Amino acid sequence: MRRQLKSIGAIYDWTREVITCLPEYYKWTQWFFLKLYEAGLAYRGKAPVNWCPHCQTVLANEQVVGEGVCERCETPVIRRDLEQWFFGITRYADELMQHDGLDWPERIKSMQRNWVGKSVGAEIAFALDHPGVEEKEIRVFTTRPDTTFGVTFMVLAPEHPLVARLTAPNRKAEVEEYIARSRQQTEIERLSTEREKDGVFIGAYVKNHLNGESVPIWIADYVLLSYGTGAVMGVPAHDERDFAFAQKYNLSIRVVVAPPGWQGEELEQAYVEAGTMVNSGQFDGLPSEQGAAAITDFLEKNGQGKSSVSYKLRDWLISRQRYWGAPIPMIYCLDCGIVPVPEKDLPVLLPEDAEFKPTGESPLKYNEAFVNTTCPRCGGPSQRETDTMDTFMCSSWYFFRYTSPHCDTSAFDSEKAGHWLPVDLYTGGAEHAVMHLFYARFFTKALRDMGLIDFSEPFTRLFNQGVIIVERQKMSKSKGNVITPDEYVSELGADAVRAYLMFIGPWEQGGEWNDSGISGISRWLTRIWNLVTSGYKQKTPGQVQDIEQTPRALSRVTHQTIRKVTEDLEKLRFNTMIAALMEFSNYLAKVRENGSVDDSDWKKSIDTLMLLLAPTAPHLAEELWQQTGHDYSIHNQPWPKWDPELAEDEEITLVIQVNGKLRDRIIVPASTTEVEAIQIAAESTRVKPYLEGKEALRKIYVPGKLVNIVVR
RNA sequence: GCCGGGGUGGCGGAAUUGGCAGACGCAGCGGACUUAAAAUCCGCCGGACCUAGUCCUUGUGGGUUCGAGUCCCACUCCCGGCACCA
Repeated sequence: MRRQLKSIGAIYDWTREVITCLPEYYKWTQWFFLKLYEAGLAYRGKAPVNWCPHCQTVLANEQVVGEGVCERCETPVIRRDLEQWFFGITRYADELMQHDGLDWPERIKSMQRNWVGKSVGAEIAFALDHPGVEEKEIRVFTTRPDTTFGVTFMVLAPEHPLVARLTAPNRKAEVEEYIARSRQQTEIERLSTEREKDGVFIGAYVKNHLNGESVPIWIADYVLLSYGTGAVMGVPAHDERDFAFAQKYNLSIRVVVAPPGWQGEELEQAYVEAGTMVNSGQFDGLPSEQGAAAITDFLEKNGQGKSSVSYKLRDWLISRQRYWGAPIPMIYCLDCGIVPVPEKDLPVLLPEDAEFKPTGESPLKYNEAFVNTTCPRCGGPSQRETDTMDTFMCSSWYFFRYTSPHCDTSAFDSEKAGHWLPVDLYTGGAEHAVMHLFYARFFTKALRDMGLIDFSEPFTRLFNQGVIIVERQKMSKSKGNVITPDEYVSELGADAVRAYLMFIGPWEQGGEWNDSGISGISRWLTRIWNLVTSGYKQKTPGQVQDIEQTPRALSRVTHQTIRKVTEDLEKLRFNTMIAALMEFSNYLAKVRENGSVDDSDWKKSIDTLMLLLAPTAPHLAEELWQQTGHDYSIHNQPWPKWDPELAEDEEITLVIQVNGKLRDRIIVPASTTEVEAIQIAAESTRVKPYLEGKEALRKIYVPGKLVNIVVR
């Protein structure tokens, strides 16, 4: 990896390299864990978690991709109830949806907003009166409180804690069987929208406060315990899932929001749009948007509900049953409970003699020297946490470490971090949208709230580079490169490879690797070599053929090229930047053939060409720089500046249209006025035939561009 | 289904605010050099026709405008993400 980066001429400050798996780095990763713990942002909790049977470890939600498979090995994940360490990323849900002041691609912002998944609605209580059950209500979350009069059933998640206690004796067998069945299913099966919704009536009821109706309670696995309250109100008339469920089990479907023109007929499908409220008591006649607020207010006054917000985002599960990753610096003491490792005892080192067994538990668990320790609080015998941290934890703060990579008294030097950060321009793949990029934002906000930094966002500008496709496979670090740049570097040189990758298409789009494409770039670099090294000879004025190559024209083209290349470079539009350099070198070749300028003008333009070429073809540019008698190094020279006056066109091509159709092009001085331009247009021999016998209604003039004569 | 991004020659792709569609390169064709080939250099290169020119052409259909690849409406196809989130 390092060798490849160097071979292609990438410039990094290797003195700042950090290696996240070394103790000098992960000591501070562990330190951050302790800080997050102190701040109440790291906690241990039991939850249904994602388990990868192949990697034998738990995964964060963000690391379950596609159809519910492991991000690393693509094995379908299953659910397990385990006690694990979590970070309270949900506390920053609202802030993570905001990207104010960030220059980020729309699609990444949208993926992050989507991942947070904010829904505004209400929590509504349904009265519960069940012998032997303490709870007097079940709360549901809904985005449509306006449809509360349309509730004809309630559905609990199968794992809902009340299910066992509420189930009627005669329903027990069926309910238990259903729960067992849904537990066995993989995430894919359970989440498939294709699947028919099924469920079981548990033989208990709640009461709808609004209309006093008794509502049967069902369980169904399309209701998720982890979202909202784990219970939903069934409104079949106005929700597609509830509609399907009601049809299957013959539950009644009551319209409470009338579609336009509704005459009381039965619905063929759920009506999910807004409408006028009906069958809703005192709320009848209200538009449903207003009805939602009115019902929420009404319930709130009676203590039977409140407005509420739900998120799809879950807390970040960071425990891993893996050897790699920093050990979680926590100790379990029989007397004191969970005790953090004191800062002075960091790092908690990974043992070097761990054994790897496919047990589904951390390899550290079987390493007695690691596990057994003494409690920092009471000194009694105790055991270490044996899980390690998600490696995304290491990458969530490495850019802070870059600002002071060898600091051994703190994770980073706050003053230096304040000076260098936030990162001006961050490039990376879009696949990090809801993983690394998301976690790094969370981490930055948490550090801010701890008072360690005074900014909120790690990366001001984000740019996603595209993927290079070779023989229908992507070139990628984690997937194993199908072809490596190495062979091309040794055959055609690093500069040709770099320039080709830039030229292949827009940087964010990637592109398909094509061998004849790179040979074209290689030919161009050869032409540049010849152009610069093969000398220049001015011809006597009489021999000069072409007026396009005057000294004035040369300086204009040179300065226009500086402008174009500089602007494209800032916008990371390398493909058009190289096109501009090609046009420039093509033009210089013509000047050279004509010999129409003097040596010093020629030399100035050639110097500019080399300087503009330096970021693209650093090796070639350096060599040519030396060959033309300059001092080492071209890469330490100031970037050329363009002079707006010299870049100014003296002549423009005036486009002449009649009724919007192109009829002529005339080269005129840039100083041509509107009156002159219109006159020139009208007198053009190509234009005249189109004006004859016609009445000119309008004459449109666009300065420096065109004249359009509208005739009838 | 929802969100985001796209559809331009044989191919990759250019085209500030609405103002010359196809920059630049690849492939192809013709020519020069050569005994020949490679390399290099020069020219042509969206389509049609009655080829000095005219007409058509930016996924499809409509609209706005003097003028639309660009703006608006509807549709369609492709890519990426999310997806029983109540």
